[in-house]
Amino acid sequence: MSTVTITDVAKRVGVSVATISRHLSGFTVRNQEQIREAIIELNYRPSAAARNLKSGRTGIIAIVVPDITNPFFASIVEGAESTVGEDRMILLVNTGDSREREEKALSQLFGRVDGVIMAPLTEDEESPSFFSQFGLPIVFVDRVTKDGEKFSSVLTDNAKGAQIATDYLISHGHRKIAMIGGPCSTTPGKKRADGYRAALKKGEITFLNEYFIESDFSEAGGYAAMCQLLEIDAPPTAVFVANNLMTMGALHALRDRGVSIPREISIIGFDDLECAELISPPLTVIARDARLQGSQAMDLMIKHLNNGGATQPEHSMVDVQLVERGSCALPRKSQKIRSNKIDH
Amino acid sequence: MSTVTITDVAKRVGVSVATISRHLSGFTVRNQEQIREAIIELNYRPSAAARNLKSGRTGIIAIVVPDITNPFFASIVEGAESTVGEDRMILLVNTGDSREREEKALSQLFGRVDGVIMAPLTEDEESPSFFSQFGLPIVFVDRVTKDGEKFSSVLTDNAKGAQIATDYLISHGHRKIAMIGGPCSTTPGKKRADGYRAALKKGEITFLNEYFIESDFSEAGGYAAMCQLLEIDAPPTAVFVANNLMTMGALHALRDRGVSIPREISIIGFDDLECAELISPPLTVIARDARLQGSQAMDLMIKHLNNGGATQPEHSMVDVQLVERGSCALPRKSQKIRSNKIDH
DNA sequence: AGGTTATCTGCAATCGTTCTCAGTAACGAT
DNA sequence: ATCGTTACTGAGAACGATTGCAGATAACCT
Repeated sequence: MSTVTITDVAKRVGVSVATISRHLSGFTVRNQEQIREAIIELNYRPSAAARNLKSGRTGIIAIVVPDITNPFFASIVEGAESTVGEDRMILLVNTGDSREREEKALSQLFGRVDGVIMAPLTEDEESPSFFSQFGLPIVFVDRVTKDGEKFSSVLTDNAKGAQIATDYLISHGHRKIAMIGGPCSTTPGKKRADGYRAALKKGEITFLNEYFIESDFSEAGGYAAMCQLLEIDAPPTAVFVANNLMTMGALHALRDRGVSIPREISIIGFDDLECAELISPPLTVIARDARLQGSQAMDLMIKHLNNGGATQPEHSMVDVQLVERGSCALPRKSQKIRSNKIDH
Repeated sequence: MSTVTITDVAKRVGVSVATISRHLSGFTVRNQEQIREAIIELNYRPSAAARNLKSGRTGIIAIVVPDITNPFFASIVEGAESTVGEDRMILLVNTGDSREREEKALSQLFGRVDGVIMAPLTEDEESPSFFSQFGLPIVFVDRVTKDGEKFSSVLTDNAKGAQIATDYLISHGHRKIAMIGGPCSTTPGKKRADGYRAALKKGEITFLNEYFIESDFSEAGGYAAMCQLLEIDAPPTAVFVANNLMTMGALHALRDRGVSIPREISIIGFDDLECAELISPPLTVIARDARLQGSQAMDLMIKHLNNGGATQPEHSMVDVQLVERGSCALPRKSQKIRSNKIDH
């Protein structure tokens, strides 16, 4: 309860509050030493609230993510945290994949934070009006909203990643290549589907509706999608799964059904997993540096903030990379084709 | 820049600011409808800073964890997030296993948050003085400091979990049971070591120094520890690894050395892994509900806050559970013993 | 010595709320 | 008609810091 204010310190030293304030902001004042001592003795801490009110700045940057238990977003947060610096802190909002929560949280953010780093749930809608309306700085990370180009962003080259993944399967001789995708209302969902389609086209493989399942980036969704693919009459020989959680789900499904990887089906995932090397077979994936994305987003935000918000939107793109392990092989069917060159 | 204040609203409607303020806090006032309209038209949002200054409350609860990329802590955060309610938010601090960062962050927290939920880095020291000094409410989760009983806490029955794990190995016939532990300066590190020792004693197995490695809860640490164990003249036939990250490291080490699980060595981990079922063999672990721990911690905090801080410290204990999968088997040596009953 | 800087000082206004206090109007009871 | 009660009102003082302003002091130059 001992709420020591700047006035108490001033009284103790015998100077005005202004002097204490100036000392605190780095000016040289007369009784430096005594002030320092008094602050320590009284255990004085400046009131953040009062400072905020006066300065209009809070020293807090919000990070809004759909799901903090997703290692990818956890790494983004960690990267941002590592770059935030000493005089600012991070406010975390976990929207739990709920538009409603996202909206509500966002509206609470105004006045509490200096800026928002955000992976929006959907790009279908315009950016929440308060961003433009109140001039609350925002940096999009991993995903953007429809009018996203108006704000800074740090994205992955999703289309390229998906294309590399699909090309990789094609180069192994696969023709029946399915994709378990994310919601096409999100940036990564859409772009990865685009990349998959582009690769198919380049490989002169026709896109089949039943080989493309739009799921929801969740483990349960990946499980269900894989089950669905296995029930098709002519099941795919290879599957590109568009994120880590769905990949886990798909692997669980295959395991439960006793389908052998990569003998019966090849799998390539998007986003590396901590345990990708440990599972059997080790999982081949498209990887990218999530930590870097978070860090870059924070850099952009800080730059913007330190510039007094006068900067132009900047768009940064993080590269993707194929990590070959053991979950892709030649298709079973095409092996058959080689052994008896009769059937189609 | 349109910084609309309560005064603007008051002017617009033609009443005093007090009336607007009262309307905002739920009282019935005269021109309800006009006020509502004015607020929407002007797009007025109350200034959080001013409210904080006046009320002394911020509506923000801090969560301080060592490493957000550790799925266990991510789940704790998620659990807390899910319970925080609509009128409060979470401020995340990731200390990155650095005492210095922890200390610095903590000192910045005062005045910015109403309370702190925290997994401290070490229990060697007293709780940071400002907790008691300023009366900033705190709830410890997973770990406590030396004087932790003075504050509410949500812990796991670490000793019991470790004992179950070790018992389990003993019941499989293992006698050469090693442990890769966490820092004994932390609650979980110490308690799990205690449980291991207790189980050994009960099984009448003498504790060997070379079978107990005090590591650091990191993947790299687990890797190194496992390597060290493998180089012992009489290497253990089973290892209890005291957390998820170290387990990953240990598994990587075994994989790199080509040691087969569970044929050559049995492994049991503490804390479940999302991919525990997918790795080969599926990993047997001691599991607990991290989300629940976070949720309970938040409950305790909110209860405390809503009570005006008048509550007694409460201590809650979350149960552990053995999840049998496939990483433990009979020891190799003892199989040999059975086949030729000669040696030792 | 007198004038000019340079440096530091305290006063007081300010940020946007909340909250106490005194006051007013309406209404029913006496 | 007076009183008490209820239900609301506005003025103005906080909350704890920052900052423009004018004044004070010391240092320096001619």
